[in-house]
Amino acid sequence: MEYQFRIIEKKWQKNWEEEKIYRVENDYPRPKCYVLDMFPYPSGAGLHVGHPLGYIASDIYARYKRLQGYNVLHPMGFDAFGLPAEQYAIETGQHPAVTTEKNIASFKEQMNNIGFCYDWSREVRTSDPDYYKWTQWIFLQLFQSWYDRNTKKAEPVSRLISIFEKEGNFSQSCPQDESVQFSADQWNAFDEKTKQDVLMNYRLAYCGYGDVNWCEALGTVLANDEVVNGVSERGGYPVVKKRLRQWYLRITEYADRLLEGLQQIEFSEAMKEMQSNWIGKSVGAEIIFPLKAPSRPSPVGKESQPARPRHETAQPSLYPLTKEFAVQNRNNPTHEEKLLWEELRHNKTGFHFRRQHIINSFIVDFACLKKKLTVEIDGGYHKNPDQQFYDKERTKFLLENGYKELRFSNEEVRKNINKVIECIVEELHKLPSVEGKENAGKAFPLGEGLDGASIRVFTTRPDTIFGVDFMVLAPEHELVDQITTPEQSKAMSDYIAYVNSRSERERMAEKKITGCFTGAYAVHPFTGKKIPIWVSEYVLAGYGTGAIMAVPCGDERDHKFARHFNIPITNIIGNYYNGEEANPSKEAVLQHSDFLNGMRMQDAVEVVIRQLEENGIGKRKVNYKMRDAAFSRQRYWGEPFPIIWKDGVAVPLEEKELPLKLPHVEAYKPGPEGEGPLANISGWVNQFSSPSGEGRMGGALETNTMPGYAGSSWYFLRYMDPHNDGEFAERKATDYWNQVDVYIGGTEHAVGHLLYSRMWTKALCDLGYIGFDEPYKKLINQGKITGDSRFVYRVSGTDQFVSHGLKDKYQTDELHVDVNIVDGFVLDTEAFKKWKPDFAGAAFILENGQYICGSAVEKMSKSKYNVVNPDIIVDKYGADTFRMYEMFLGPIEQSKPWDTKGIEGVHRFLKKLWRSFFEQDIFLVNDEEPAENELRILHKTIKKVREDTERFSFNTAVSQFMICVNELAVLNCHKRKILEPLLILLAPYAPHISEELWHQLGNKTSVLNAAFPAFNEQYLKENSINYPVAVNGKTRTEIFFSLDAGQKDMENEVLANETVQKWMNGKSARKIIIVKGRMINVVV
RNA sequence: GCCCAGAUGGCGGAAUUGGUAGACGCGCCAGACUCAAAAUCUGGUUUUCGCAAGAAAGUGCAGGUUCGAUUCCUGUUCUGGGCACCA
Repeated sequence: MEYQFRIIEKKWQKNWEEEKIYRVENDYPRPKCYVLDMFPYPSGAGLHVGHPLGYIASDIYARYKRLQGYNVLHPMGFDAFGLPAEQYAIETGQHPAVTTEKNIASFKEQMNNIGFCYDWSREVRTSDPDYYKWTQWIFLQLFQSWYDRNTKKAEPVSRLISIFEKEGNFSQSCPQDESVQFSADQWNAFDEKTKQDVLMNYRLAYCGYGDVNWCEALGTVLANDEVVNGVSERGGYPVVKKRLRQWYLRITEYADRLLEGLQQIEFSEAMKEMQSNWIGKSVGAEIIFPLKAPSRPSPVGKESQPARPRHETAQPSLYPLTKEFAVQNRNNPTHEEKLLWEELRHNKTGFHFRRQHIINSFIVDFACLKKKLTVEIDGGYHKNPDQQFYDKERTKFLLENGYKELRFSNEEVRKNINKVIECIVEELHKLPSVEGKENAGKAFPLGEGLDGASIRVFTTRPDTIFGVDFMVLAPEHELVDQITTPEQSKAMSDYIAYVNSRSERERMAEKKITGCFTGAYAVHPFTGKKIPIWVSEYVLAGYGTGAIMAVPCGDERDHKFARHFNIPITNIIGNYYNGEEANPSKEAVLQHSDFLNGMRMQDAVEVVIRQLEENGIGKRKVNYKMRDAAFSRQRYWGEPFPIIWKDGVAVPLEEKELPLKLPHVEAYKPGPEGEGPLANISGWVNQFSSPSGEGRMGGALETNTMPGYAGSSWYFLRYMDPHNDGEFAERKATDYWNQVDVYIGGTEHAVGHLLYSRMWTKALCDLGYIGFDEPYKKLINQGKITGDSRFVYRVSGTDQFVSHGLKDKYQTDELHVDVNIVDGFVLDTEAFKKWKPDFAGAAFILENGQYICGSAVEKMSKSKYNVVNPDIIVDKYGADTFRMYEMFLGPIEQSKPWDTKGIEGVHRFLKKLWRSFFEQDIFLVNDEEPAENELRILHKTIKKVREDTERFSFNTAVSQFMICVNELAVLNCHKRKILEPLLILLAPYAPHISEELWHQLGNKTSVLNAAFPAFNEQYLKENSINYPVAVNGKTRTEIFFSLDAGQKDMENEVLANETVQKWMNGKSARKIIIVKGRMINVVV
């Protein structure tokens, strides 16, 4: 009987399906094992031979664990939302739902062809409403939660509200902006909108503003992928940054836990390192550099300087929030405030006063801006400790920024208001007026000419503070507009325009030094030195504070910048700086560094931080490179947000209203302001706006959709209980299946999916929905299989193609040719002529009668004509051969090129295995007792295959199978007691042939349910070892020694050996190294 | 630019903890079977020198540590992945 793999494989695939052999039950008493592949995106191109690499590996592992007696969950599903389907829809008009469905069907067919043991009854698709109902539900949990920094976990927002009601936010600093502070009374006085705005700053899923790549010509937002060199990939149209309302996940709150969690999970060191680098925790200091007022006032309202309200003293980012507080305070003055205001208003004192005025993020009771005087009335609630803290912070800020603060008690105001006024007027006369503006009272701290503004920088090297030679702001920094002098404004606007045309990636990768001087200066906080302020693209707005203090002698980029723009460099590290390049050493002893002189840099860090804090000009600070995750896309094909916007407040849908289904659309054009296509479907957007939609009347649905990683962040949980319509997964099921034991996928997900998924798991755990806070216990990274492309060389301007070896004699164009019509390197010239109509008339210049192609290893892709379809391989050699060959190619985590030719070897191995059972039609297997050497071969194989499978070294396991079958063939062994266990070993790798032969042996149950054979050490015992003997490290001979030979005896025998003596060349041995069981080395 | 990984025969790779470099397979060469081919089987195959026995060199490159380095350290080159809207 021949090895008829086609018949065998089809037969068993059908049988397994009918027997539902892959059906997995939530079988609580049995030990479990959860083996998962990273979610595939069902692309239209179908699977190529590179895709199944990881799937085969996980399949083998899952089957292996099953043989070991585990209840193995090994599911598969599809990450079915995504950009490509929508892009395809835009191009062809086919609805993404239709193409996605089609793609999934062909993926599944291809997968089934390879014989994976998926339980398809557990399949999930992110685009299925039954699935995304729970994605939306989890989103709402994140929306309804905040991160308590004290308990270090997510908590429901309802608890936050009760904290605010009792004690304000002093124990729960605002993650969005730490300067936002309010007392319980203030909170309770807020109107609903204000409260919601405040809460938004705490929510784990929140709405903010962010830049997108906006392409006016295409009228759409582009992915980074679609932007090349600042223009759109399609059409080459200009792309600019556009600020849009966006959802975010507050993953930064989890930064520390994401770092700590890395210690408990088995990811490769490289992977952990990538994640911690991405999180980028650094400890240093935040330092305030005050701005120096320019010598001349700048004109107002010039085109280059968008006019800002001149009276603005508030920090703009906080203004909307603080304004609400201020207005409420104004509307509800205390009795004493009222009294005093009557005396101060309408310039009664001769000075202009404002009440409940905002300065930075603080509200003062009364302020005379021209004199920088503020007046506080100490109200009753100021006894509240939180309010006292707020007052203290305010006083500190005002003092640092040149204000004079007067404080009066309520009693003083009530008893003798005239004395209070006298006191104020007296102080006003003493204070200098703020000069320079036509109305100084209206021209205050923001913008040039305005003292009091400052630049905050974060630095990990506060010890280099005296080496600061300039400051650099990110082009997006809010101060850039305001501080740029009129002389520089043209240059600056040109520079900003240039930067706007560039992607963040380009900016980071740029070697060329670019920048623009603002014309403004900062003041060194210790020396008072004037420091020029520059703007450059190498400083990114999102990192730290978007501003840096540049220390050229210690930082290479700063150094290059200083050199390029001829900025004088201060050397604070003596000989450590050679004048040619920066030295980032921490070892140097500081010079020209004031109070740090003579100190080692690493010791100086602490000293500086303490000094900064003492002087109130800086503080110790932990900074993270990681930013909050942008969680919305202006696209159609994704999960809709279960959010209604009503009067600027985000109102969540109720659980019973989920899923909020994606409407059917015919067109995919973006909304008028760049919103997602959903914005155009007013019927959908306003579906909750009907008169019956009480309370939310007039509200409109969010029109963004969720990004690709929404559905993939939690899918591993859904597999545990995929049909549950009452919850995302039953707690009993998630407790049982628990963490994914082995997760297999590519490193390209290192910092995206894997981090988001870890965060979601932590949040769900914090909120009590699941019992573990790391999703993946062990991660295996699979490499890629690259394509091996072939080229032909067309003589330019002709129909002649010249063979690779002769191409240098001609002027040629290199063209990709389909690898399927090339045998090795030899082109099938007839097939080539038929391949494309263009080549029908091709003529060939051959070498040695053949056309030899050129080659290159590149990514496997349709456009390179180097794609090899697994279906063709499976058809030609069978699924078992294909599976084993993919594994045999090399280590799972390495990338390697595909070479179809090599598959013959694996195929021959399976045929050889078959021949151990059959010769022609004769069944050879007998029931003889195996000999010792046969048992040794078997047990060596059991040991090796078990160990290799467990450490995911599948290539060496396949080798061992080959060695085993080769050795058994030499011994002409056809014994059931050897072959039967061997089939069980092989079943995870080549399930079909194993099952067939297993049944040929007379078994009635499936080999998939057999028990993995036990390994018996006894068969491998050796009593002597052939030691390699080296002289001076070079192996010269081999000598047998029994395992229990004594050291002395061995030495004597080695020295007596003829070959050893020859190489010792008459010299005496200085040392004899004997490593038991390994080797012997004689040193002369 | 920054972060991570990799580099071993003609090719894919092995050497699991610092201990005989090249297992296993492809390809190639020779042979057997055959009218022939396919399939199968046997032997050989890192390079250089040598009829051979054997010798020398050799794991991207340059150094270092060690009795001994593919393995550890320093530097360097090239290739691949990631860099926040491809998934």
